[in-house]
Amino acid sequence: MFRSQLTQRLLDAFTSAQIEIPEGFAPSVVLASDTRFGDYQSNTAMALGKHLRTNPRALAQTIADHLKVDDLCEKISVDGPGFLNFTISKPALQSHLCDICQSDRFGVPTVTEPRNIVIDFSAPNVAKPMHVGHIRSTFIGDSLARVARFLGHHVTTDNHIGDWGTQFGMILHGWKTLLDHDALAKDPIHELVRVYKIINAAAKDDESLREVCKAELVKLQQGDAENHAIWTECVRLTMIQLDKVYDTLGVTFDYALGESYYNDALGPLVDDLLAKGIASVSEGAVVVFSDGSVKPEEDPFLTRDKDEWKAAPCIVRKSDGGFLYPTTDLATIDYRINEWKADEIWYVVGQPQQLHFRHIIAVTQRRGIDVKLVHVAFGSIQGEDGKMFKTRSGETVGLLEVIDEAIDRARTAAAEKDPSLSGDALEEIARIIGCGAVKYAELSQNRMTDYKFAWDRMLSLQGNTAPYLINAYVRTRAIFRKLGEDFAMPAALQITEDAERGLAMKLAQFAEATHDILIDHRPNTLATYLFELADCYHSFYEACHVLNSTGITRDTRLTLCQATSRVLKQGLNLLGIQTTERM
RNA sequence: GCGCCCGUAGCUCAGUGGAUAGAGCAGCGGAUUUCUAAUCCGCUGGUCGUUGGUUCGAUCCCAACCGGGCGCGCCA
Repeated sequence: MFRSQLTQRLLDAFTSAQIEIPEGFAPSVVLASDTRFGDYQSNTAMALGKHLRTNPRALAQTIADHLKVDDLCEKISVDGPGFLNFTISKPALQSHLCDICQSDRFGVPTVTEPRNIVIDFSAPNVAKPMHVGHIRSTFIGDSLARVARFLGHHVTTDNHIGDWGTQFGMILHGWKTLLDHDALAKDPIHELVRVYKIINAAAKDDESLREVCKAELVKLQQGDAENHAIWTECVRLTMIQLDKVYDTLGVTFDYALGESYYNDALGPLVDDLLAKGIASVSEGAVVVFSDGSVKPEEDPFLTRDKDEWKAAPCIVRKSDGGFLYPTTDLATIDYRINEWKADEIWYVVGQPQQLHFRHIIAVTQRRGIDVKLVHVAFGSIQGEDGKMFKTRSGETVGLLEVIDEAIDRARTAAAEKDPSLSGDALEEIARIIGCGAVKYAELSQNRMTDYKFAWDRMLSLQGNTAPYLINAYVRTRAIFRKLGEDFAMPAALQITEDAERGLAMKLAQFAEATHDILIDHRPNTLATYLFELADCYHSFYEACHVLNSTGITRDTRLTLCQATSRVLKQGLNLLGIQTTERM
């Protein structure tokens, strides 16, 4: 990839010019902010000039004099206060274009140090429907897994299902008193949710009902045969429906080890925390307090109240002996390290749980465990009014409803545009475009942005959307259908038109776009790239006729189409979005 | 009260210590006998919440304030 190649040449130039690089200073090359100046630029001279107290412009010139980039650039220049600008040569672009068409890596290098990465995402609850809140975790997690794998990391995906919460007290009681078995057979989750909601609402101001539910929960936890059988059935029924949802979405997991999987590990874990002095007993509960090892304002176990610091402990065992969310998460870390040799664990979980993960990360550190834990947080889902999208009373927008609606709209649109489509072919197109539209609506946003739920925006088939990108792909395929023969890499290429060059340049940046995703765990950077690529392709498509051209021009344009086709398909695939040959 | 996240065009959102802050949608005006019109080109539209500070340079970093969202000992 040009960016890292140029960065390396920059380093070589420093050596050759005998420029001392200060500790912790890394020269960088970035895409040109204004393409009039070139394709890539380096602001290093200005930053370094500050460090070394020298004139940045003169420093830039010195670097430029020592740069050896003839094989990559047709021009380098020093501009303004010390910008170093690079213009990639056409032979270098043409050569990279061949790479994209011929290599199964699309010209994208793998990482130099592959890691064992566990990605924890989606995490729906048993007996509760997946709602829009699960969209981000599921899509972001799936995309990050695809990207990390493509870049050469060893990835294990694990769906940490909520199969052991306190909600089971209510579900068990509801099952025994309110369950409609016919309804359960028809739509299990719907029926389970129905009874859960009724009990939950009733328990709100009914102390004795809460006690009944709690008793059911305790029986379950103590291994009562009847309650355990009901619980097992709830989990089984839920998993069947979840599998259907994931199948439709094209999301897969290597494992789906729910919270219950770690039940036996929780007691010993708490004992260990106590034995090591990390946790202590407080008011009957086992909690982790601050150990004073970091500044109070950075300590997740402290919170300020007026002028004094108050404890914000992490509770790992309740005073009644029950375990909590943090306990399970800690036990899960042990398992992932022991069984999967995890170097890193990424949690794709909403921003509101930030404090929880700060606790988990701090406790893990204090246990002396060497693992990189990353909370890949995302903003909340809000209604059109900007308020939290709550699931309690009123209509919940389920994940399935969103997907079904999207598929319906896509089907209608596709049938209208191409009346010859029907049956399975139409269904397949509708599913790909409908799911793709919903996924892309999520993944094209910065994950930290609070998301305002809006059907129209999500399902719009125009603008910066999956259908637009898929359409660009379809156009590339249409050309090859019309060509009537398989694409064969021509012997020579010659880029001449601006639109050709612009497209080739954008194609070459696929490598950078993919690698950049993992810097901040943000798929939206790839979405932006793909949109720009589709844009370049459409401009090229308008400006440069492919099949009517001849000779080397035609060869070059066909190669551009082939490369675009491959990159769009692969790029969308990394977002979890499929492509279709027609639409 | 304390903490975290956010505040950018009418709406929905990108973006970065650097060169003139960008898209999509909406609005307006053009193109097109198609390699499929889910397309392209152009125009209109901004005090980057406010005020200070650091810097050669701040929308970006720091501080305070305003506004919105979320969280804060036995739910997950």
